Amino acid sequence: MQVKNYYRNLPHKTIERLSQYRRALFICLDTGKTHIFSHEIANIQHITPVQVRRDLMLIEYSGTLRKGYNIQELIGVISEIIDNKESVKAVVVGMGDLGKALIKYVKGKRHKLEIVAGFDINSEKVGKKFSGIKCYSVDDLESEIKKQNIKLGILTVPEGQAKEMTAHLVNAGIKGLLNYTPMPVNVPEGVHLEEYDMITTLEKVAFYIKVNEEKEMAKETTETPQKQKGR
Amino acid sequence: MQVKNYYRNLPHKTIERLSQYRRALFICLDTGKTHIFSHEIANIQHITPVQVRRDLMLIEYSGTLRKGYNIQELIGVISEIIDNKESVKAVVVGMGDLGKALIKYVKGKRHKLEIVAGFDINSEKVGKKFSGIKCYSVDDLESEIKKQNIKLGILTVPEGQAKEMTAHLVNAGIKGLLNYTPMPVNVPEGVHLEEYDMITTLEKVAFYIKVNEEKEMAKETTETPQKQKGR
DNA sequence: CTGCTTTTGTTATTTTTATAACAAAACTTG
DNA sequence: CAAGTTTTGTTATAAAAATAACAAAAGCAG
Repeated sequence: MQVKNYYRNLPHKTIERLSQYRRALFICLDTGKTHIFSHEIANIQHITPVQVRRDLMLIEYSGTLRKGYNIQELIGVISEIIDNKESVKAVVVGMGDLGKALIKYVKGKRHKLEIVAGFDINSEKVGKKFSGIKCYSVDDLESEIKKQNIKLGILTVPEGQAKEMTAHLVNAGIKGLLNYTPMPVNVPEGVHLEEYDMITTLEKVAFYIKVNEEKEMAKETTETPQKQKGR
Repeated sequence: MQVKNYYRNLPHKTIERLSQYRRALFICLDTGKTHIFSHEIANIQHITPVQVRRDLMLIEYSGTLRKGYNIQELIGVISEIIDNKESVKAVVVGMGDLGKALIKYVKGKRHKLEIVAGFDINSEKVGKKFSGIKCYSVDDLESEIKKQNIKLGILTVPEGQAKEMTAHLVNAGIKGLLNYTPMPVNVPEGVHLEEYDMITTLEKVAFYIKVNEEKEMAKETTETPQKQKGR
């Protein structure tokens, strides 16, 4: 047993949480802590301690009974699992506000993941650098990706251009695509696609605001039961 | 039975998909279509037709057997469920690239959700307008939120300021918070929090690029079995 | 050193989510 | 008008994910 690459079968949700745990651990490390308990990680991430322990069980990392988990060690174990061996090169397609924001976000963070180029259709942006990342013309998209062996594309163009740019990225042999536009796109098998539309999350928050308010109102009605409830 | 606000009990995932369906429907409507089949919606969203029909069953919307679903009607039904009665007012805290990107995203989209103000610590930004949205000083955060009855906060500040700004938003009585910073924050009960860290998604894509590549390599090894495999 | 507390690691159970299966309706084709 | 096709709506089943339950270890209090 104990296959070398067992992590392939980790639950998708666990993969997401491992990334989040790692970031929480980096934050704790900066405060000078060396060890951390499952309930501390859980509190940071708004989940239960059991969830944390279960995830760590899955990646076969053990803490000590009285001190908890060694932060530095755990960061190492998580990194071993979720990071790529060779740093993955990524490009941002669409150097608008969102593209620029993402470049700043990723820059200087400690993962095996680097944004190596940006692309834009606007000739005023082409040739300029944004946070140290050079912006190319979208005409050079396919050639640059092939030349630099870029694996990951981040799509931050206006939604009208999403499908066309996706086609270029796929043609160039991209292996993963992160779509931030509100336009769903299609990729062939073998390319990992994550759609992340900001509007959905925003609408979700608005929905639960509504639900919470209604529940609150219902509770007040129950506390002062003047009228018969329909049940 | 048939409680008026049955939608409170819809699965969380269904809520997310309804928002996505609606956006897909708007896109189709623009192309002049009037009706749509479950498998068409499914293809756009990369899910199964059954999933779509099940969601629509839950919201008790029926299509016709030969024409599918009436797009305009379905948009109406979904909107009735996920939209708030009165338009929800939102603010963006942190007018950096991400904050500006979000304002542009939301602007002009047809939901009952409007960004009414931005806030920043930088005095050069204060007083200016971004995509028509005025930027205030963070000193006025609490007073403006109370004055305008703002329910939703969008956090796009640098991570170092995330906790402090969250405290201000909560103090001011915000009901929902969307956190785009990489720093997890805490809110009291009754406030709906969505953490959305872009780095997690990015790392997830990178992880599955790795996994896919390894699977691809394993497949090739199997197809040309020159060496004995362990197991 | 005995009992109490805390925390881990793991198995068992429940809940949530997705998929499969299929009857019924409504149209098409021959 | 009978047989075949397509698509919906719904129930049944399976898969994934989260939670609960609890033994064991390791320290602490007396």
